[in-house]
Amino acid sequence: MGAHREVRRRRMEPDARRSEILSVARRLFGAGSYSTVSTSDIAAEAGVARALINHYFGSKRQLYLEVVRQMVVVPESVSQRLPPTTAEERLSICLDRWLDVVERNREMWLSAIGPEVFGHDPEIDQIMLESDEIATDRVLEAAMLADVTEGREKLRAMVRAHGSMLRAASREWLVRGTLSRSDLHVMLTRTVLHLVNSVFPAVRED
Amino acid sequence: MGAHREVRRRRMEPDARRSEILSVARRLFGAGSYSTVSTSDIAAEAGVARALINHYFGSKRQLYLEVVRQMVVVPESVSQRLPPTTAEERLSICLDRWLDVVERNREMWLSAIGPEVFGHDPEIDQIMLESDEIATDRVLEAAMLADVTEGREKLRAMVRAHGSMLRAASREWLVRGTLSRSDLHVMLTRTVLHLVNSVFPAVRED
DNA sequence: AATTCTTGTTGGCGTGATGGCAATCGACTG
DNA sequence: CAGTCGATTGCCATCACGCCAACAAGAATT
Repeated sequence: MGAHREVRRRRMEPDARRSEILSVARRLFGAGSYSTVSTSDIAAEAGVARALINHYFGSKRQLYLEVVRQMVVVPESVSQRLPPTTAEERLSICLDRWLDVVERNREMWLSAIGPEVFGHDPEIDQIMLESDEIATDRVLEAAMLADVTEGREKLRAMVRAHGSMLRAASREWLVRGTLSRSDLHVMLTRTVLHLVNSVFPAVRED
Repeated sequence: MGAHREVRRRRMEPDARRSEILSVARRLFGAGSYSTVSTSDIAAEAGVARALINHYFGSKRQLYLEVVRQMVVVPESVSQRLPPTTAEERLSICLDRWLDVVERNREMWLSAIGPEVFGHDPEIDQIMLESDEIATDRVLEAAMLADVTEGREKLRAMVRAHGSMLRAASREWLVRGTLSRSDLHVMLTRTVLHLVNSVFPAVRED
């Protein structure tokens, strides 16, 4: 029956092949979950032999980690060239840019930042940790609090926690539609300001 | 080469056996991740044949979902018998009880609420959704806002988002030690109050 | 153009994990 | 003590994964 396209074996540049496989993996892992997506699926979709995936990525897990790493990255453009005005305004701009990014890459971002599921995985933990640190740096820079020293770790911890709320609120916006984009903007700007201006001083003296 | 304990096959009440397997699964899934823990591991640890797991839970996935469901549930004791004082005080009490629960079940809770990993899984999504709704009900009840009608969905959405911050902050406390328990109490009480008293009114009129 | 060379690519094998099924054996009944 | 119910198990078919040697596409060399 169907047309099997006996496409001849074609040789590609390693980088090209690698990113093609990565692209397919991103899509499939985004749609299904780790265990429901098999390397055979990815190989078939990419039009290559299953073994080639092992050749390029070692194991299924490593491919998975590569995909997660790619998806979790926070664009640096978000906190670049901020005007030297108030922290409030800078944060507002920062947040706007970020919402732009999310809105543009809706599908990809949604599958990257899924619900909080459980499953201890040291390597995933590591990736998320690094990503969180970068995001925290961006926020503190925007808030002009990049060089507080007293209670620095508490401040960073609170900003990281706020990052979780940001992700959850974004899901509310994109998936459920319960909050509008401007709702998010208001809510997140005000909460982060409240956090650094009001809560942080109250907690700092410990 | 040690003592193999050739314990004879022992017949148990279905419920007892079921919960025993569930208990072992909870522990192992808490330590490892879904794919690193095999049903053989669970069966061996539970002193039972691997096939019995299929008999009780159908598939590995269903067992996993059962475990997740159990771990994510918010105890109802948290919002029971609250004194009829201010919203602030009621929320404070509520939060204290919650932190008690988390502190007591530290390990279990930590493995249940892992980092936010990606991977669309409709069934996990469903479980988390239900769990979030319950938690939101508890908070709104404590805040004496259970029967607001205008902008109800926005309010709920914001409280759900705040729940994510709560989980993240709890991780900061338990895992990294960057925040103390009293820090959490201050931070979370103030942020949720700020959210419902200040942000919500600003957003409600849309 | 023909040959060699490099290395991207594949088929196939071994191992281990999963789920289903029918046979077994433990405990209770009369 | 025989009979029955169903909890429990051994076994098998299937499939996913990682590894290895062999194959061949395209460049380099003669």
